[in-house]
Amino acid sequence: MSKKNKAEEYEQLKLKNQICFPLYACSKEVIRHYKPFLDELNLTYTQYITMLVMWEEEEMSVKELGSRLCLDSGTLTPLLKSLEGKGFIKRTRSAADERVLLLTLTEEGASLKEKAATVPSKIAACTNLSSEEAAMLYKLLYKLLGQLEDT
Amino acid sequence: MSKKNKAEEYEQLKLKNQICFPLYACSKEVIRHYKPFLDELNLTYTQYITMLVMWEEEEMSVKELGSRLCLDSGTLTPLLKSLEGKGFIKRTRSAADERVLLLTLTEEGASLKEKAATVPSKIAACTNLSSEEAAMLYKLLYKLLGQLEDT
DNA sequence: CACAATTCGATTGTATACAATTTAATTCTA
DNA sequence: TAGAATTAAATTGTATACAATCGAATTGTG
Repeated sequence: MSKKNKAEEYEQLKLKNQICFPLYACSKEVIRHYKPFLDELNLTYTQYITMLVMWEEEEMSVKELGSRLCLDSGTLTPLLKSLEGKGFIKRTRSAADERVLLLTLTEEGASLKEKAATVPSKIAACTNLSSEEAAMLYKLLYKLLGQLEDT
Repeated sequence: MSKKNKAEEYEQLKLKNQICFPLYACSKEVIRHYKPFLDELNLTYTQYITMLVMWEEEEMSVKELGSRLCLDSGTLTPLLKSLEGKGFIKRTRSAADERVLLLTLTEEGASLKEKAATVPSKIAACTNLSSEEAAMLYKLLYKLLGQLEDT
């Protein structure tokens, strides 16, 4: 490889020139901003996104949940046991297929939705993107995500 | 609050309507795509971004590194010991200030840069964003990141 | 039907992340 | 300058992530 191409390769290798880093750092920083609001709900971030899905569905298997959240049973099993311990969800084996673990909300878990409903606007207030920029970011992330998930 | 506003709040509470989720999922999916290439370098993702910074700087303190990567000593201390164990970096206390731990590359660590230089183009080949879209995504992420870090 | 293959969730092991605390070194200030 | 305040990294404890494997249940196939 030529000296010029090698220099270009090294330029691309800089932290600031790789798209992975702002994604990684932004994700962590956004999650950090959720923390004070989620503390009030007695939820961690991963527990929060789990509850977001539970609030949308009557009943869910661990597999379906994992597919929605891009998480496997190694992460979900202890997390779901913790949410059960907090009294927010129930875990029951499916009668039709004993391999499947079905997740449902408890009354307490369902009622937590009302408190959680104020979180998105509090987060939106922390960000400096216009609604157009946020929409563009959202669109680009989902485009990238759709392709990454397939491969 | 009116019924209409409550319904709007619940709509915003859906997983797909919160910007945090595609950020979180994209970050994880991108890192997953790095893995086969990083395995060849005997680096994890966090070790890789640490080496990216090391390849840019002669010498660095843990504090400076943490500031670049948005990571604290709780994460970095074991990670840096691991990189030292692999023979990629040296850890030495500063003579001028014994509190400071200075990081430098070993010869092996420095030479790893050449192998690593091929990674960015391999990753770029996995994504479906045009260069304009990638540039826009990059710009939006850094705008958001800049503001989140300040607060 | 028998049994191989697949599926689902749990478990194990390794590596982050990060809050909170600790320890040692340095700097500030009365 | 002695003690207080601050700083840097290490340590501790909790909670993810995820690869690899396991065990039980179900499905597919000859």
